[in-house]
Amino acid sequence: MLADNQIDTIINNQHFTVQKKLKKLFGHIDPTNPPEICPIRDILSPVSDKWSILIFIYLGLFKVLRFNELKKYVRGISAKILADRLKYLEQDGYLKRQMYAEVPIRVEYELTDFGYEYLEKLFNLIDWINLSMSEIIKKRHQFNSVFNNDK
Amino acid sequence: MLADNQIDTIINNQHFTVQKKLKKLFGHIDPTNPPEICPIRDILSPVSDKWSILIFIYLGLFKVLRFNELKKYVRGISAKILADRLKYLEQDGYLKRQMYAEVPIRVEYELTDFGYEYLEKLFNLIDWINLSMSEIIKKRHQFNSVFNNDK
DNA sequence: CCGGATCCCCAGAGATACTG
DNA sequence: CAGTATCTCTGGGGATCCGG
Repeated sequence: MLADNQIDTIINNQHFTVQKKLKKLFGHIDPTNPPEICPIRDILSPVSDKWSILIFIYLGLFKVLRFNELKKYVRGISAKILADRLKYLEQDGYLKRQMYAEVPIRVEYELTDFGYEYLEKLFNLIDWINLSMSEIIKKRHQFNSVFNNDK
Repeated sequence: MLADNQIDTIINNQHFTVQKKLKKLFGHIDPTNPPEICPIRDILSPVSDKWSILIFIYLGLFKVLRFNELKKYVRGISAKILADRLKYLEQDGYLKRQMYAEVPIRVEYELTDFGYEYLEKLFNLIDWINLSMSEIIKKRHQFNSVFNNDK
């Protein structure tokens, strides 16, 4: 779709340093390798949804949590989705699961070092969202009132 | 659910600086204010899904893109979802939409300064995912082979 | 033709009940 | 207690249509 020299021309015309960093993601653009794994779709996005972020936050805060404690803190999540997310996060190495064969059974979840590393990166987003939130909500209301007046 | 002194005790016991930063998010924990806006669920997560991130990436790279150019680059997205996402991103102030009443009609999308600010934060995740991707995939395969042997 | 909007279907989220 | 099984139903996503 794009020749290397075309890409380089685009990159050279950059107005923002942002664009240089993006070059490594061009693999996604090239339609000749569609079955390839997309870093955003297959690796990042499954752990940046609302439930996963909240799980990271509460595990980061309390260090160790049991299944039902997590279910209580991450308000509104269903047991099925929580189990799914925990299995996924364990699979990709973000957290470890410790089962104690007591009666009643006890299962504890804890972030790995790798999980903490990811949580640190998430803070860049979380901090920024907390700062920008009120401004965003204001814009949202403005946009919607204009939209409704147009009708 | 948690008294202030209990929360402070937890915070004081922190083993990671991560935990201190999380205190500001405790609003989500308190069940006495459920109808409040949750920063993660209502502000961050709608713009950190796979499609939105890819839209940010390609707009950051090309600066200005038309509807069908975006649709081509963000491979696999449907027109409906693209229109939905673009409207949402415009509503919250991440991008601006410019319509030219030509024949055929032309519509261009471009990130705002606010959108670029958010993209900068996203890079912390994107860079890290690109570095960690191969390791994650390896862990994923290990986990699944163990899981299948258990069956 | 371009940029959507509309209609429709099905995967996956979510509620409930149940089990080791 | 920590999940799974089952069912329901929302909303994501494809196909089609339509105004400009």
